[in-house]
Amino acid sequence: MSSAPRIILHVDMDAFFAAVEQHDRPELRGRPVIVGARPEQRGVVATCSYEARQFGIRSAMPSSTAARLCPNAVFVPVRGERYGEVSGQIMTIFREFTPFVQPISIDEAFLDMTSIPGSAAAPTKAARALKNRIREQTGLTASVGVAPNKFLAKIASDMEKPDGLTVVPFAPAAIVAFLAPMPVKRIWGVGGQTAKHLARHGIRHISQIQNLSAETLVRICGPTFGPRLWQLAHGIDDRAVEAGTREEKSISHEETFAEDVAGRARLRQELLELVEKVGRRLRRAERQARTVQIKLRFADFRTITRQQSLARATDSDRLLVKAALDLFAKESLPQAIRLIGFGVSGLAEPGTKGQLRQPSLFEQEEGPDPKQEKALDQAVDELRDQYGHTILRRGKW
DNA sequence: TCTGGGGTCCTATCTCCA
DNA sequence: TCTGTGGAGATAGGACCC
Repeated sequence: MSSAPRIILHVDMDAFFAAVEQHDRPELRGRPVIVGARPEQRGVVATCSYEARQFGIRSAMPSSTAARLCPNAVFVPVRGERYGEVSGQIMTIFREFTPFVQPISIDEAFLDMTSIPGSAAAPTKAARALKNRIREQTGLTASVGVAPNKFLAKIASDMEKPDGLTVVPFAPAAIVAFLAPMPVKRIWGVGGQTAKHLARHGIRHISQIQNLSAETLVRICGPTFGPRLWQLAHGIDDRAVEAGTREEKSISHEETFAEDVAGRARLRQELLELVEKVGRRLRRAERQARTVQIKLRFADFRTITRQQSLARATDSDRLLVKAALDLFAKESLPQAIRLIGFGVSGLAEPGTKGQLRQPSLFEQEEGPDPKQEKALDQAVDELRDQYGHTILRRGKW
């Protein structure tokens, strides 16, 4: 028995952050716009307009290099909240077309149109209607890929950017031919390191993977990724579009200093501020965390992480700070620090069972009444919501 | 020369425990 | 009591994504 092919759309907004900036500030339209750190800061390009790309500027490029390539570029800071707002509008539009929407990131999503009347007969028409709706309601352009699965749809959306619409052939033989000439890096999950690893085996194009057995790929890429790679190279991807919003699995903040920092006192203070930011996000999300992690990047770029599981999940700043400082105190600092970070994972809703570990004798809880503590954290959050993070600095933990 | 920030997932290793 | 084994969980690091 053969079932009808699925109709999957991958929608990817074009130069999203930069496009939002150009939409909100008409004076930026037609100009090279770089969203990210200013060139005099230690930072990189988050994204840039297509006008800037003509100068060779790309995401993740150091801002200083970008400024050198295009001295007339306009640098604007990342406005995450604004992009989140527009992202919400776009996701709403997607759900007007199908209930089966899987957001992948702030500016892209998979849509399963298989069961939507008319889509199977005319998927291009549906995709065009979607693009038009996005443009009418947000003033932004999107590139869309149409294919029988997620992997192919994602490849397709990237093929004719910006404002593209690419339909992948649906016949299996045509799919294999469609993928064959592409470099291996087009496969989702193959980044720089894996591409280098494959190149050491003489594999540079997808056609070469197609000619290998799954067993050979297991030998080259391991038992998990090997078979997956074989399937993707043949255009096989059975993953369903998982509708719904994505649940956060971790929350973190990190900061790269303008100049490397050597003093422990200053680093502790920076760490405290990061912990408070994370704690505030935890409470806002009504979640508690079981695992805390600190991250240190030394002047030579060597990076370490240290983590610790707590006796029970918490959203209390006091307990998060204590755990973070404990981890930090155990580390020797042989050189100055370039970046410091703090994060939590093992997130659960307050009161959820299964998030407990048997506390050892040395982990017995002590400290203020939890209710009072919670009230204090909430009061601090409210003040900061109203007046900004710097309105308060806690004196002692 | 310079390499962000916020995430997810995978692998290897170690420890604990039955 | 000692030893081996395998699973689960914790931990650290790395690759990858946007």
